[in-house]
Amino acid sequence: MVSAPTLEDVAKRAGVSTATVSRCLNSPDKVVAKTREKVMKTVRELGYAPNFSARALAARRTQTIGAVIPTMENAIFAQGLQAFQERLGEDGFMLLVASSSYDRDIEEAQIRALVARGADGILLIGHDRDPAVYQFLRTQNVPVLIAWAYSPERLSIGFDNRAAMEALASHAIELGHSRIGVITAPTEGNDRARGRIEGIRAAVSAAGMNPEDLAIEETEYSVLNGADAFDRLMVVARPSLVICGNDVLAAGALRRAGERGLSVPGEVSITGFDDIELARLVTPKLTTVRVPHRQMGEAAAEMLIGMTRGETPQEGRCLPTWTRFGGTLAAPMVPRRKGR
Amino acid sequence: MVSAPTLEDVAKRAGVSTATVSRCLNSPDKVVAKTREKVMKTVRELGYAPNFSARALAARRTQTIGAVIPTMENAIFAQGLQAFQERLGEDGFMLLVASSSYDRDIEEAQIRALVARGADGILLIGHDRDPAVYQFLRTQNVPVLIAWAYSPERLSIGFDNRAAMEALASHAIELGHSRIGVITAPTEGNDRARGRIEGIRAAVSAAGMNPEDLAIEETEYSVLNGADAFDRLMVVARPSLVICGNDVLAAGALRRAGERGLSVPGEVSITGFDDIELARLVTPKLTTVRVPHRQMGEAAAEMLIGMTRGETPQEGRCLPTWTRFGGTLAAPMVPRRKGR
DNA sequence: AATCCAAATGTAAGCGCTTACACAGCAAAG
DNA sequence: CTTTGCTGTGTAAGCGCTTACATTTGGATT
Repeated sequence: MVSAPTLEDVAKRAGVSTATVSRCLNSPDKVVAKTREKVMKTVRELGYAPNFSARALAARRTQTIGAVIPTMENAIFAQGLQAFQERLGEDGFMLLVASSSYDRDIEEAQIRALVARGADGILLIGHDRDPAVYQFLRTQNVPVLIAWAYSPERLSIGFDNRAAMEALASHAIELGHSRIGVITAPTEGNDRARGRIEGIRAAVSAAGMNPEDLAIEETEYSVLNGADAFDRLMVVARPSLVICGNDVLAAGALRRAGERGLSVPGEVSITGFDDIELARLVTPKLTTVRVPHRQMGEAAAEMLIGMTRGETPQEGRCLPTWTRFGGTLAAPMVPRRKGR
Repeated sequence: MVSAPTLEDVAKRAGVSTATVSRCLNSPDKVVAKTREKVMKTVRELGYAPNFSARALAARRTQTIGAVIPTMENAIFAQGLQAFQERLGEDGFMLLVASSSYDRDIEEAQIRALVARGADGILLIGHDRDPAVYQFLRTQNVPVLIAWAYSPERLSIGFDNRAAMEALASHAIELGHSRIGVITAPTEGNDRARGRIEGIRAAVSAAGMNPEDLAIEETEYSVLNGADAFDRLMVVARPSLVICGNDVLAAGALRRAGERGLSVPGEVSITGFDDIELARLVTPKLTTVRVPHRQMGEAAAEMLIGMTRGETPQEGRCLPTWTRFGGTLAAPMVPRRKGR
């Protein structure tokens, strides 16, 4: 195999210096049109493609953005990440993905690996992590953007989990629910999950009820876990409304309710969060919170690209969310009457 | 910001040459224990982390594997890709992901981009693509592995889409179905989708029926498209069985059947393929084909890692699949007096 | 025509690492 | 006490590119 042509090969053949060829490729406006055309022609003839490792070493830029997400298997991340990646591609960046499996130590290791590889920027999910990690990132001087959760305290793009959930919960309470159960993803190290619970608490308090009366079940992300948590909730609290921290847990709860012969929303209302495709496929459709994942992914890519160019870290962005009404939420049955 | 320590810094501080430090890091057995310990201690003290770009340039190895998948949004790829990535990480490789949106030209561009970046190996989905691409990859001498579809003709790991679908279809035919409709993903450039259809045809022929009688609707991957295709199918063919090329299309068909007041599996049976989480969440659960995604992802990673080490491209692997019975498939109703 | 000054191009010094090759040190063999 | 043959280390030449700085070029100005 003949090894790939190098910059020098192009330079020799075109009768210019390597610097000129490099300039043609990187800042064409610094080269006069005639020369540029001659060079580009040679580039084409030779089928020259720059060696990114060499370019990265010399320019101290890898044209690579890293992202550490909990897992690609979670549909919540897939859509946003896809949009993120597409947008990066438009500007010639590639995406290096790593996953943490929701484990802080693994996440930290992955972040370090990404930095070692010279990622020009890093996308992280949520704010909750060891301050030392932020410190490390700062001393390494690598741009970081937090996504999937907005917070005014740190450059981030996402939505207000707390407010979104509060809106949903308030609405449900107005319908008359007072015995409320909650199924949430593990809250430790997950500010998004915590924010959602805070939103519920706020809504409950605002309605003059006691947040301490909420029955809360914490369990890991999976349909089966959602179903089992639903069972436990029905035993300990018999809520008329089960608010779930995400659609997958809600789908599990909904399924288990059906298996137990409980009509939804007749005997028990169930709500989700995220509005993934699944939400519209279960019967009845889930009442959930719609989140602009694609928009977030794209905006995140744009911000990060800007940051790699040294643009001043602009303000973060808090994207709007909406409650999306399916058929799993209704007013609670009135005990003595034949509610409908 | 103090710039990161280099190999030379470590060498000076430890009183050895850069070559020795490099050897400590890359092939510790070539360095005597005493020296090695001294060096590693210094590495720790300085918090030294190698610069991957420089390493890649000098060693002509990036420790990076690239993958081009149609889209991360499709749950079918998410799980396998996650497993792939995890396994790569165990061996110090990172994953560069690109997506093609099911477009051949985009895919080709992404493959070239991955090669330009010096990916040590590349994972591709399915076999269907311009021979020139394979030619290019061969001349570039970069290891390639095809996944999600096994074929004896090219190094690949996956399953036998044709056989799996044939098994499912045969079973359905044995139940008594003879008016069969098919909803498939676009077959052009997608050997997996074509293989599945071939499987159905084979089963139909084997039962003494005419494959030409199959009503086939081709549509892009989405719930809504599945639903609409279902409508068209019911108008043109009124099948008693609708075989769908994947679970998402099946979920759409199932939902539309419900909306049209058609009982499943009473009036019409529906089957899927892939057995994604969704399959167990719709009501009734989907009868579908179970595929070992995680296992495939892991095995793919192992094969590719071996190939980057120059190991001879072993044989590919065809993983087993199983039909998974849900409640959407049953014997057809015995025709009543009147239809409509 | 002589002078000046941008703009265009060339020169060459790295970027941080790997690795072929040279060399030193030392035990066993002669 | 040499020689031989290892093994462990050091030397230094790249890997292919970018870019600061030097040099040339060619108009515009005088």
